[in-house]
Amino acid sequence: MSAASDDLVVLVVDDDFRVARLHAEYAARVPGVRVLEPVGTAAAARRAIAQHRPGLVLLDAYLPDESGLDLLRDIDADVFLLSAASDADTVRTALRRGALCYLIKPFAADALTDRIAAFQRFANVVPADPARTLDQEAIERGLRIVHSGDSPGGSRSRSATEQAVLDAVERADAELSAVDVAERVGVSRATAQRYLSGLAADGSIRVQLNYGSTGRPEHRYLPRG
Amino acid sequence: MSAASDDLVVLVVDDDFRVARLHAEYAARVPGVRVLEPVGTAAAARRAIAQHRPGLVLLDAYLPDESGLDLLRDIDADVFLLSAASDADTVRTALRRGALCYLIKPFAADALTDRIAAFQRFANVVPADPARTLDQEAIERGLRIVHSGDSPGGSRSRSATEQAVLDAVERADAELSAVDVAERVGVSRATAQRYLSGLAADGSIRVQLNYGSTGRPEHRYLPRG
DNA sequence: ACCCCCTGAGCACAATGCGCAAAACCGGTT
DNA sequence: AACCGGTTTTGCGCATTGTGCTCAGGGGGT
Repeated sequence: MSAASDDLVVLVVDDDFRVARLHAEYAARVPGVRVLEPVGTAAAARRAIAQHRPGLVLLDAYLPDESGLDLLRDIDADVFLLSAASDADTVRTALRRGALCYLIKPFAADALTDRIAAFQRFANVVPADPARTLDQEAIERGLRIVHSGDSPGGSRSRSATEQAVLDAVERADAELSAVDVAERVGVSRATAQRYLSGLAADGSIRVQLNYGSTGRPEHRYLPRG
Repeated sequence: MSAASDDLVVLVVDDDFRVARLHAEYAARVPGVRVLEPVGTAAAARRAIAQHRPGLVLLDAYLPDESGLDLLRDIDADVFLLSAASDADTVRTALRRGALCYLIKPFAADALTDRIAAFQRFANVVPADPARTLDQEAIERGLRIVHSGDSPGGSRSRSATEQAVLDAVERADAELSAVDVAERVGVSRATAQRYLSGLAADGSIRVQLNYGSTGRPEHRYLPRG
């Protein structure tokens, strides 16, 4: 794994060049990994993949010229899907189209480095080599390896209620008051407000004050945008 | 799980009609599975998939009119790849194109039935539902379930108590709290909860949070959808 | 005897709803 | 402009309920 010709060649595809650089830098920390210059569009990804034939593509779900999930179907490369999207349908689609791994942005470096290292071990057990014959146990051991690893290193996991409050705000087609959110989630106003103020404080949602009726200004909540 | 509308619809695609029937019969043994009439060509598979929208396709790698691996890329369905081919390159290609499982023919019935049951549990944890939000842990747990639900060649057997807890949830005509389950099974609340949380984690049952009274939200358990 | 697995009891603490006081607003009056 | 009253909303403390964990004990297998 020390000879350059044996390195795992990794390509990062993300239209946000700072994010792309960050992920490229994470990947470069893994021993035996060589990272190509990141690209920001599906078209550039196709060209880079055809030219360099990377062993692994770190693919963003949303690209300016094409859905990353559609590109995923076409490129016939080993892919990790990296996305801020965390709805189950997107995850299912990505997996169905061949993503070996799905990482919710933002994530800590070790979430990605652990996964890449696991992929390297997987590729050792299940190499892309027609001369190698596997039995069922080896295949399943390989799959367990690629999905093994340490606990997810991403951001702090939200509680179910906090996530439900955030979802209610993100899914609304208009700004919501605390009372609105409480009704939608099914919790008390006080609980909704508790979470809303926390989410606003950490920048996950936005607040606007609504004036014009007697009484305190009403806080209205919107997605971060 | 008795309502036909909640069944997992499975399509077998294999040109050897005896093998296809055998695999269809295996699949039909899994509770909650409805098996379509098998088809023997890629063209027929495309038609059947467009018409019936199966939840799972059991796909042979070699079809008379097209490579099963090429069809795999096109059909955008959840697929198990079943093949006599055991070279590592074919395995890698299948996984890269989205096969959730690779079974080397011939295989025993329980190799397939266990995998299908694991898929059902996976689909409970990662449903194809845009309204559901997942965290990284849930995604990875889902992947572990589908790839390594049980050890090869046989089910991990449930203890009597675990089975009794699962039965209590499945038989109830309404969602149950841990206290309810404890009473029905005749174990302590802590024991019931221990098993309930394990069953929920492995996708065998669903949890909903019940709000409205002071104190922590109450976990309510339902059968898998 | 030793080990492993399972169970229940007890406890710490997480998370919720309720009730209330205070903050903040608007409109009217002086 | 300043003040007041009425109203609405926010934010906090507290009591309560539920979850998850630890530990001791029991039973079964080797």
